Amino acid sequence: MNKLSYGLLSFLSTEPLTGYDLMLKLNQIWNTTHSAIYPLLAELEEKKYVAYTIIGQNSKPDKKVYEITKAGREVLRTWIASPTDEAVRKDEMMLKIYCMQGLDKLTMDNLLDEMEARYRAQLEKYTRSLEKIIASNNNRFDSYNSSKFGTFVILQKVICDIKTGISWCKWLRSLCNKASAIDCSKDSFESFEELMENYQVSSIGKS
Amino acid sequence: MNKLSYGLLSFLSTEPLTGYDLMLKLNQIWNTTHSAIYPLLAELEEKKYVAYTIIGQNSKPDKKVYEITKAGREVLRTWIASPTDEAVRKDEMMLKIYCMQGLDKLTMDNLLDEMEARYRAQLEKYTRSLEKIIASNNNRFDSYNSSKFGTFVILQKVICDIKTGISWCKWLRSLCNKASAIDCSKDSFESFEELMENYQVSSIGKS
DNA sequence: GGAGGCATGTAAACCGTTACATGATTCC
DNA sequence: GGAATCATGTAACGGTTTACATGCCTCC
Repeated sequence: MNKLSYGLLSFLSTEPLTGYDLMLKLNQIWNTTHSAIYPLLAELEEKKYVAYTIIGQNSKPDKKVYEITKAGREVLRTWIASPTDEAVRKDEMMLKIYCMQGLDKLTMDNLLDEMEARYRAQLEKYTRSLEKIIASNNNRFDSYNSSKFGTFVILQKVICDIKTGISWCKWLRSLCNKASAIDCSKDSFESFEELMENYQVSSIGKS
Repeated sequence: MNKLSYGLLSFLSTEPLTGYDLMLKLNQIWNTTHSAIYPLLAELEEKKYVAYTIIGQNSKPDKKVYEITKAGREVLRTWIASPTDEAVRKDEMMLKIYCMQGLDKLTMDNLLDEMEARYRAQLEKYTRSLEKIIASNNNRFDSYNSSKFGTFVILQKVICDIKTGISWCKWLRSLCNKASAIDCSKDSFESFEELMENYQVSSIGKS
C-alpha cells in the first residue's frame, strides 16, 4: 500500500469512480498517470478494498466503475490516524527563478511571462471546478460531513495558492524593473511577505 | 541530464557548495536526498559542468566543494530557455483532508492540529532562513542581479504559501465547528477564496 | 552511552513515467 | 485527414528512497 493507493481509496470514499475519472480528479492535487492507477486498482481489488462493476457504453469503451468496500474504509481510517509525510514539491520553474541573478532582462521577462500565463491557465481551470462543485451542491453544505465538502475546501486552498503565485509574479516583475537598489530595511519596501502578513492577521487571525 | 542535475547546477550558479550543502539548500524548494545527489555530482564532474576542490577539516570529515564551470553555465542557460515542466505536488495531508466527510470530529481536529503545527514549524524555519539572507546582504540588494536575490524572492513566496496554509487551517476549523449549514451564496459567507481575492486586487493588482 | 550533526558513498528495492497498444467517436 | 476525448491495459526504462557503510565530534 503506497500513498497513491490511499489516494485512490480517498477519492473512492466519496463516490464510485472509474480509473480514468480517478486520474482526472486525483491530478488536481496529486500528480499521477493512468499507467500508475490501473495496476494499483487491480491490487486493491485483489485485497478486497474495492469492487468494480462493468458498465457497457455504446459509442464509448466499456468502463469499470469502482466502489470502496467496508474493508477499504477500515484501511482508510487506519491510514488517516497514522503519521503523515511531508508534502513533496518539485517545481522546475522555481529552480529557474533561483538562477535569476545570472539572467539578462529579456530571459527574465520571458520566464515571468511564461510563469504568469501558466498560473492564469490553472486559475481558470480550478475556478471552473469550484463553480461546478458549488452549483452541484445547490450553493450549500449542511456540514463538513457533506459529500464534496473535501473537494470544496481543497479547491479554495489551491485557488488561493495560484492567486498568490500571480501576485508574486507581478511583485517580482516590478522589482526587476526597478532602477534603484532594493532596501529591505526601509519602511516603503514592498515586501511581498509583509503584505500577506498584514492581510492575514487582520482578516483571519482573529477568528 | 535530469531535472535534479539542473537543480544542482542552479544552486552552484550562485556559490560553491558541497553535496551535503546542496542537499540542505535544495530541499527548501525541491525534495531530494543525498543518495540522489552524490552520483549526479560525479556525472556532472565527468561532463566537466562542475569541478571540485577537496577541503580537509580537522574534527570533521573532508569535503568536496563543487564549483560550476563555464560549460556548466552554458548548459544552464540552454535549459532555462527551454520549455518548463509543470510543478509536481504530492501532499499526503491533502488526501486525508479530502476524506473529511467520513471523519468524526475528534479525528478531524487532530488532523487540523497536526497540519497547523507542521505549517508553524515550517514558518519558523523559513523565516529564519530569510532573516539570514537579508542580514548577510546588509539589508539591501543592488538589483535582481545580486547574489542571493533568487533565494530572497523564493523564500518570500514559500513563506506566503505557508501563511496561507495556516490561515486556511483556521478557516477550515471554524467551518467544522459551525452548527448551522454553510450557505455559499450568502453574502456573509466567509469564503477563504474571496478574502484572498479582495486582498490581492487592492494591494498588488494595481502595480 | 546514545543521539544527532557533518560528510561521503553504494546497492537494492521500489515507484513512477513514457511509450506502446487498441478502438470508437467527435470536432476542426 | 488529424487531433482530442473516453477508456483500459502492459512493458521498459529511469528516477527516487531506503538501507547499508564508515567515522569523528559534540551535546545531553
